[in-house]
Amino acid sequence: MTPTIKDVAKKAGVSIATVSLVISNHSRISTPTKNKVLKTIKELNYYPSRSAKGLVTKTTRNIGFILTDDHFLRTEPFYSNIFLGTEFVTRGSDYYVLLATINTNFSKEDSLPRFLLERSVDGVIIAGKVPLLFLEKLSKCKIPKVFVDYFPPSDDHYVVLIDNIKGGLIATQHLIDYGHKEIAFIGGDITHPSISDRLIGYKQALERNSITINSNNIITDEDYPARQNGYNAAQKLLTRNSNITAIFTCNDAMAIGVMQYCVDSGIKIPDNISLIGFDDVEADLLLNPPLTTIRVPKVEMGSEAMKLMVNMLREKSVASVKKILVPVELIIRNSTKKI
Amino acid sequence: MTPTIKDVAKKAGVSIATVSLVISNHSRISTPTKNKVLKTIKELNYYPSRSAKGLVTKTTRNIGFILTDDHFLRTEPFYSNIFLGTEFVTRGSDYYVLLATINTNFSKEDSLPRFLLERSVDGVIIAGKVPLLFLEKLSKCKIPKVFVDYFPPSDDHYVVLIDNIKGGLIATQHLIDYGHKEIAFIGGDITHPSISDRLIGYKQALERNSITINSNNIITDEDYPARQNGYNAAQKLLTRNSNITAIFTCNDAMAIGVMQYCVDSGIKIPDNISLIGFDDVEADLLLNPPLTTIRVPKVEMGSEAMKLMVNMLREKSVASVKKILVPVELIIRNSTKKI
DNA sequence: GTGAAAGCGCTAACAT
DNA sequence: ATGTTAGCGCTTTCAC
Repeated sequence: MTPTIKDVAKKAGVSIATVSLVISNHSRISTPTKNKVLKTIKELNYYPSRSAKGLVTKTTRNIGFILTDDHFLRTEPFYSNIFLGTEFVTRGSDYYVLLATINTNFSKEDSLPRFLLERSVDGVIIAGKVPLLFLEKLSKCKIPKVFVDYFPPSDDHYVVLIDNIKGGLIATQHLIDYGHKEIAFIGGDITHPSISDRLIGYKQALERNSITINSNNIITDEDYPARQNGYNAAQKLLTRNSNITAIFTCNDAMAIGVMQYCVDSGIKIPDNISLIGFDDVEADLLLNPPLTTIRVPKVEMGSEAMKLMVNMLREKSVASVKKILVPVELIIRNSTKKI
Repeated sequence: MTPTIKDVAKKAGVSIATVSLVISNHSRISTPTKNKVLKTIKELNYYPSRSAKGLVTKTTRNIGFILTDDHFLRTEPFYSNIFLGTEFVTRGSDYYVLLATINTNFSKEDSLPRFLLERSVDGVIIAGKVPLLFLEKLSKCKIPKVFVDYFPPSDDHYVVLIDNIKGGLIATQHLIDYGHKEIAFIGGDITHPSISDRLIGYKQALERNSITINSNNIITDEDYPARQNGYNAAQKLLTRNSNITAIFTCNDAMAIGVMQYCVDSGIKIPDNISLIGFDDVEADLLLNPPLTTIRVPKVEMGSEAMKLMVNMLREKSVASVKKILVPVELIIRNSTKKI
């Protein structure tokens, strides 16, 4: 059988309390006994059991990672990269992360992820937009929480966000710098804070350059920012306003949809239409032409969220910084062109 | 505070043993008491603590998922999809999975993932090729193991594999069917069982069609199947044998590298060279031209591995099936052409 | 500086 | 059919 603290105590000729104190590196243990105990721990190849430790300390060294089904199923590795980011940090900090998905249409009857109910996590990271009903239920859990890429409407929270306004601004400014004036915006779900912020950035850029905002050039009525919606939106935009020379889509998936529409209808990118996306997913480089976009540091977002979490847990006090804005970056490729 | 089994027992007017038996749905509890207990559990919103349960049952309801650093860091979502596959199954079976990476150059001094040492997992799934030194250390752990996409040299194991020989066979046969005779093979690390199996399939296809195997057309000396290696291999192949009309690369990343080389050197795909990959990653559709490839059911592999695991754990007996071969499928796109 | 002992929240004999 | 009780492997007062 795997050795327990008792075996170590017996073999080292000390009490189990002493062994425990040695493990937690307590100061009031003399160096000789400490070394003796450490030696037998090595000999026995002893490691404390997490379950036993957890029972008494009420900690698990696990962090929960929660996102909705449809985000989980997205083919673009956006949330998976955020997840990977959390993993990078855990390796240095002795935590593990448990992934759980919740129903996109979370209802009153749905229960919280099991790890919350069974108390097998010390904190949770919530990635992406989640249903309000879920947030309500979650708020009853007194457990440290960090939100990533989504800002819950109520209260103040620990949160890691993309600098979306700036992203929208520099994307649009880039198009303006290239001489475009009739610039369309394709949004997706405008009730999503990220999307509405990017729209704010878009409008700010136009205003700063004294370009009138034309609501006909703004499409925000597709509720999910997927490829097909980009296709549909492009069709709608380009048929109703033939003066458009540039399009800013709120993510790369929709930009790919726009590209497909353009291929299908003989519109050349970037010769007829300049196109800029948002996210910078791996596929962008393989597109024809490679997509100009706004890079979002996905892995870094996960890392920052996890660092916030670990700090909260370690200090057991309120961390000073509650909101982290990760910076975005303009990546110019070949889908935009000066006119 | 969160209620414990004691609170439930007191409120329901029964012993904690009764509550425990009700929770595990034991038969020897009368329906009336059962209902009474169930009712107070609801009222108190009680959920048993995993740590406490784990301490006595020596189970955690967690499964470890282990892969090497470099597989973890791969941009192609190959192993992440396998990981997602395990998640799909856990949702139905009340398990969580803990992800851990190990050093690609695992040395004698490196220790096993913490979750193994602290016994916070009931089993482990090992994905992809892992170092022998790691396997040696791991073999000392008496814990259920399932391997995915890699076949450890020694012993018999529970393993989920791609049908690589068949994949190599149908890929090559497809090229032969399209009239190609001078078909090159780009491998990567030939010591990897998957790669050597694909080479076996390649050779089988040639033999069946009475095409002489030309070792000059086979490149297996690049040790990692990445994009750049595909580029280098294509350069080497096409400069030393200008008769080659088709290339079979052992994964899509290398195929993309081949494509880049061809673009750089003015070779048209599929007009001058037909190209077939292996894996069917998301990016394939975005390539120009879209890549013909062998589809590997990545998510399904993860699911199958997890199902195997759960079955082993549930039955506590040796599962009958020890080896699962997941099928592959030829996906014809535009990078191959009849001659 | 070290040990004894209580107890964390459960499960599983063993009684009744 | 239900209750009593002894642990599971640790941490943590509190004595000494």
